[in-house]
Amino acid sequence: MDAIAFKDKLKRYGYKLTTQRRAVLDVLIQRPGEHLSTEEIYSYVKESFPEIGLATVYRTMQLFEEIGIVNRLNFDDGCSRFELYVDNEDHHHHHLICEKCNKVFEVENDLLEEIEKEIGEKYKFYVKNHKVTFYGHCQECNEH
Amino acid sequence: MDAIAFKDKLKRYGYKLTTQRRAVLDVLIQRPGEHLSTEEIYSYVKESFPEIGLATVYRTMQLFEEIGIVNRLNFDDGCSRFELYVDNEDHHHHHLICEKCNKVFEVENDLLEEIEKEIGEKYKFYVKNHKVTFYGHCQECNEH
DNA sequence: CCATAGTTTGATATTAACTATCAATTGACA
DNA sequence: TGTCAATTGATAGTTAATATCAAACTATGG
Ligand SMILES: [Zn+2]
Ligand SMILES: [Zn+2]
Ligand SMILES: [Zn+2]
Ligand SMILES: [Zn+2]
Repeated sequence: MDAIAFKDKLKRYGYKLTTQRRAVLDVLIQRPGEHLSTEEIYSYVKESFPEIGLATVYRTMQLFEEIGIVNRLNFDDGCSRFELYVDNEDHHHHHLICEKCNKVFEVENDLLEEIEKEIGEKYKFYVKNHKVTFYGHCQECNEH
Repeated sequence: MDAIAFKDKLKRYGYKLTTQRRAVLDVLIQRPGEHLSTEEIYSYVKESFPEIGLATVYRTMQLFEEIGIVNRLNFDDGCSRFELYVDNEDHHHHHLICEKCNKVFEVENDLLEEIEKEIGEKYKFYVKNHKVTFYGHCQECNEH
């Protein structure tokens, strides 16, 4: 996401482009696949923008979620984590959590269209999004 | 789950049967499909067992999760919710959350075997469980 | 049934993620 | 550049959940 697209998206929702919001987005762009918590994002942003306040990062993540820039993830570790929402993915990817080493893996394949179609027909529920997490054991933990 | 099966399960994991644990289980059995929070369970248990402490209910839910009596659910409303784990379900059911009225619906059909098989082959990740939530609009909210 | 030892409980203090408040600052637009 | 509403940073407040610890209870074996 470049500066112009970012400003446009904010404007479309009635929000302003600020240095702080840009700095938070930059951290997310520079660290793909890390599933960062708000506190982690805060500490990374501080490297390039030491004046930023923690409350601003919390507010920014809420705003980014609202306007569809990030997905809020819940890995049951007591805090929200975030990843950039990628437009050209049909749906965002799934997560595999290893119950032994707690590593998080990503699954690109979606395959839920079938199920969502059935839910629409059977329950008359229009599915807009989904969150899918698989729990189990990763290759490394199975071998050792 | 009857008293004997309950006591056996606790014993198998090295835990004791207490009046408090039995009282918490009874609330869950008497209120299927309600996705209760810990505080809600606490207030229901107090009706039949006023001396119980909130900390005990938190500890009991943790223990019930550990020994597979309940599923811990996360509906992004700031607290964990719980439902009885039903043994003879192949996997527990899925949840549909309406983003307009916030009602939670249940989907019995699973259909994830295919995906889990693929994950096992492609990522060498052995799937033991999954959590699936669909977000969208329910029938009532679509019509009005 | 009773004594014992280890577990569990209830009350309460503490933690930690997150939100609310508010004066000062900043960004968008004319 | 001036105006004004939006945003920020510092900090206080909130709340779900955990830690602590003395008292009470449960399982077990005699
Ligand atoms: Zn692992
Ligand atoms: Zn991810
Ligand atoms: Zn609805
Ligand atoms: Zn359910």
